This record gives sequence, C-alpha cells and structure tokens, in this order.
Amino acid sequence: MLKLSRLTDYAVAALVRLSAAEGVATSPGIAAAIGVPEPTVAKVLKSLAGQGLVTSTRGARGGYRLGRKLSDITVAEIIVAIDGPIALTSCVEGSAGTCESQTLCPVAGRWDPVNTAIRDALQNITLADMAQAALPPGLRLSEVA
Amino acid sequence: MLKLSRLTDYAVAALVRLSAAEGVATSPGIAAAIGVPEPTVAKVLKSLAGQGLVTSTRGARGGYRLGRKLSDITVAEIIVAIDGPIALTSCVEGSAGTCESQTLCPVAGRWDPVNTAIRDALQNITLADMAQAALPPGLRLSEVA
DNA sequence: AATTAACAGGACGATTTAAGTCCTGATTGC
DNA sequence: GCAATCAGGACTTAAATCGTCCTGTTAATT
Repeated sequence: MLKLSRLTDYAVAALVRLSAAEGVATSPGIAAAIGVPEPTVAKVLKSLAGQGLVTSTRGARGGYRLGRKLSDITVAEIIVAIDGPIALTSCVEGSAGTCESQTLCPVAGRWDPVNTAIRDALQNITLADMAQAALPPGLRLSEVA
Repeated sequence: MLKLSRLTDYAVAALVRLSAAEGVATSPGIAAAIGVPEPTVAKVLKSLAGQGLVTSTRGARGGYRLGRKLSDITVAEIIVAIDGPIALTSCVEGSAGTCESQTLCPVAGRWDPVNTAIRDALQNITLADMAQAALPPGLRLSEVA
C-alpha cells in the first residue's frame, strides 16, 4: 500500500529534534524527547550517520550533530538512509538481471517512469518543508513521560 | 521501503492484457496469459471492477472488459483499487482521530506534503505511458507455460 | 591509568502485514 | 436444466519488518 517504514518516521522526528538542539544530542536524550525506545532511536541514528545526514562524536560527552541544514536534507535521502534505494517494485533497471522471469515477465508495463516520478517528488521536499507547520498550537515536544 | 504490493503489479499486467483483447476476457484466460495463478487474478479483477476500472459480465460467455481507455487510467487509480487510499504513513489527515498519541506524537514533521506530492506524481502517469515501451524486442506475451 | 559514557555494527526473536487459496452464492447463456 | 462465469468473504500460510540485545571501539573524566 505504498507505505514507508515507521523507522523513517522516527528519523524525521530525530532530525527535527536535532535541529532544535544547538550543540550535540545523545541518542538516549533524543529517545526521551521524541518518545521512542532508545535502542530503536540508536539504530535510526546509526543509519543516518552512515549516509552523512548526521555526524557523530564518540566517547563521553559525545553525541550526534546535524550534518547539514534542514533545508538541505531531502525526504528522499532519509528514506534511502533508512530503507535503502527507492524502488517501488523488484523489477527496476537497478536490479536488472536479478529478475529471473524476464523472458516471461508478467509485468507488461514498465514501472520505471513511476519510480522516477516518485523519486523526483521526494527529492523536491526538504525537512524544512515538513518542519514548517510541524507544531500545532499547544503541542510541546518536551512533554514526555 | 516504499514498495507497492505485488497485486498492483498483476493489476497492471491484467489491464494491459485486457486492452489487447478486443472483446471480453475471462479471468482464467487472463491468468494463463500473464502467468499468474487464477485465484489471484480473480481477486485482482474483482478489486478493479469495484472501482469501475473494468466492467464485468456475468454468466456463461461472460468476462471482463476494459472500463476506459488505457490513456484514461492513472496509476494512482490502480493503487487505490488494489491497496486502498494512498497514504505513506498512518498519521495523515484522512485518518485524523485514530492517532491516539496525538498529544505527544513523535512525528514532529507533517507528512502531508509528501503524500500529496506522491499522489500528484502517480496521477500524472497513465497506463498508456507504462504500456509504451512495454515490449522489448523479442518479448512475446503469448509465450506462457 | 582506570573508569565511565557514548557510538558502531551485527545478529536474533517476535509481531505484524500481505499473499494466496478456497468456499458458497448469484447470474447468464446453451 | 446444466454449465460457465462473476461476486464476496473468510481463512491459512508465508514473508518482511520492527524492535531488542550483545559485543566491541572510542574518548573524556577522575
């Protein structure tokens, strides 16, 4: 149903939270802030660090820092960092050759135009766009159990 | 990972196949043509019929017929017919109220712009676009085991 | 120098979701 | 009357994902 993973949702929340913190933020700190279990947040941050969306500092008093400005991070990048390359179907040009039933492939249509359209759409949306109307009246992030 | 269901894939194949057949086509016939189990094809066609993408004729010598031209059927419609409304996350305006953790929702960002962008992209692609480069040289649909 | 705090990376189990199948009923042509 | 076909739903099975945990590495503090 064209859904994206929940981890991507957490990633957005974590990045927005990181932008709020001026300096570094630890994964347990972010976890408490956004109301998500710590191991899960840690996993998400690790994936984001792998793509360079956040930079990490190890050791005591270490933590994560935003790699770029929110306006320079696209939704597509986040999805790629968390879930891998964007491909709606297994039958795309990227995975050419793996489609064993190519000779009698039931997919008469090519999904490539769809994939590129989706990819373009996601690349034109930045985190800044999402964070804009992010906080409805009376909604405070600091309120966490 | 932003993938769509395999049934949607079958739906496209079935619709393209339907456009090839001048008259009506039965679900077992289509199943044999595209190399997909009959019950599965039947399920897909029923969903498509529910959205008016195909018209059905009951009784002996009945079958399915294409509801509109290929150029008038968008990818978005197919996805909606098979998988329901297009919503990347559970936190969209459509399902407002069901989000119980709204007061402390970790999703600081709004996915609505993303959803609408995806929806627009899918509505601008018709089946005719997909069927265009559908058949590479030497690829014949009739070749089915 | 030892200890503590925090990231890095991978592997594992459990839950959830989707896929595929089957059944019964209604309708139409021969 | 009989056969063929669609309509609709429920069920079982399989797969992918979520979430957690464990171990190792790095750096600041005492």
